[in-house]
Amino acid sequence: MSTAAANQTKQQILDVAEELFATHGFTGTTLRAIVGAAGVNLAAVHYHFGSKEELLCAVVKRRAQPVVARQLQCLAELEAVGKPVTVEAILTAFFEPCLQLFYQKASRRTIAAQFMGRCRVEPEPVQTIASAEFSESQAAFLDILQRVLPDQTRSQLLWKFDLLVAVLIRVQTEAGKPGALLRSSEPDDVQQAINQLVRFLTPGMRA
Amino acid sequence: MSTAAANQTKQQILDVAEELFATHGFTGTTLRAIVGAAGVNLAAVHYHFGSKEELLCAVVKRRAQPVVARQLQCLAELEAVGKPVTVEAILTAFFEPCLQLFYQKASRRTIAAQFMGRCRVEPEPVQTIASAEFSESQAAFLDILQRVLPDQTRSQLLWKFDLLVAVLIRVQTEAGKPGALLRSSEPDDVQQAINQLVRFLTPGMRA
DNA sequence: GTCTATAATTCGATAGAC
DNA sequence: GTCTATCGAATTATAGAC
Repeated sequence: MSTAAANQTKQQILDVAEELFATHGFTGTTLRAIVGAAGVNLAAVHYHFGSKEELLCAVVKRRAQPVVARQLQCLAELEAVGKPVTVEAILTAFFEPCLQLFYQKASRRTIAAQFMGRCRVEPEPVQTIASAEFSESQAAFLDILQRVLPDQTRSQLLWKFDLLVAVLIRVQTEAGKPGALLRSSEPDDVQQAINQLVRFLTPGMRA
Repeated sequence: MSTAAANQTKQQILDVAEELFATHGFTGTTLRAIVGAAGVNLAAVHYHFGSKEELLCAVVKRRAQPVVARQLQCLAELEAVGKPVTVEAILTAFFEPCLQLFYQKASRRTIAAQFMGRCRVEPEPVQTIASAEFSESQAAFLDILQRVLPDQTRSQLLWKFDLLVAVLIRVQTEAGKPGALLRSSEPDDVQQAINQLVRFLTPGMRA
């Protein structure tokens, strides 16, 4: 069937795969570990997704696409209001969708953050699959940064934006761990972490 | 024998393992790929190192120990001169040994940087093995930061230092790639990259 | 110390019954 | 769609000759 039970199997696989990929990486996670924890059959993975790599693609897209959509929406709203755009507002538009993860159940937000961070530090082929999902967002942020900071060269903005990505990745992968900046996924805690990140990074972006 | 030929075999294994671990990660690298590229026998790895994980330990220690030693030496020199210690000087003492990698042949510096960055974003058991090597350095930098920035709380300095680590990791793993901050391993280029990092991060550390 | 050969598992993927 | 059974290849590690 293409309904209830099948969708539940698919969802179970996606959820468990996300958690194990986040914890052990792509090559460190076996399909047998996934189906064992998900309580489904090994053959179900190949039936629903085709291969281990295509399963990874599905997990990546499920998380990345809503995040990128919200980033672009935030940028659009920023330009719509007419007031001059600040560096703080750009940085907030960059971090907030990645750390708030609105569409997730609260219990999965930390795992989702850890997975998205891990995606971007994994060796090939994960790196390329994830980068493709974020290329549109990256181009949009570089564009608006160039407009707000016209005195800086393109290559300067390139490596500065890359350091924003570096910080984001670290906050995501360390999320939930003791001593981390992002200890819980409660909206208030997330908002406070974002404020601290923006205050930490804004002066350097302007310098 | 315990001399020339054996040491060359050991060295070859360490060099190739470092490069493949850096590129494909720990679980993504097979001993067969290492011995194939190194031109040595599979059994030689187990003879010289005991296991795949112990080989990893050897590669990590070989790179980390001189770096940490030089970081601690830089900090000691900083305190010895008597003049008040600046945030800029602390950050330079943190980045410079990690990016300069003096003791390496120029041709290996980029690979060494990529490996050290990868160590700190890999899943277990790599993460723990690498963290242990840097714990002494981390404690020393947190101490001096606390003394120079006495108005900031311990937990504030903890996550701020963690963001320095985040930036370092990114610069290391992206080293040599087009558009990266650290494109070559020439001492002058490295020094310029360090200066830019310090200027980018110092205001946020003080804020 | 270096080698061949192989043990003992484990992996991703598939065929075919139901 | 879900299952069992299995293929073929790859993995780390070791035993033992030289």
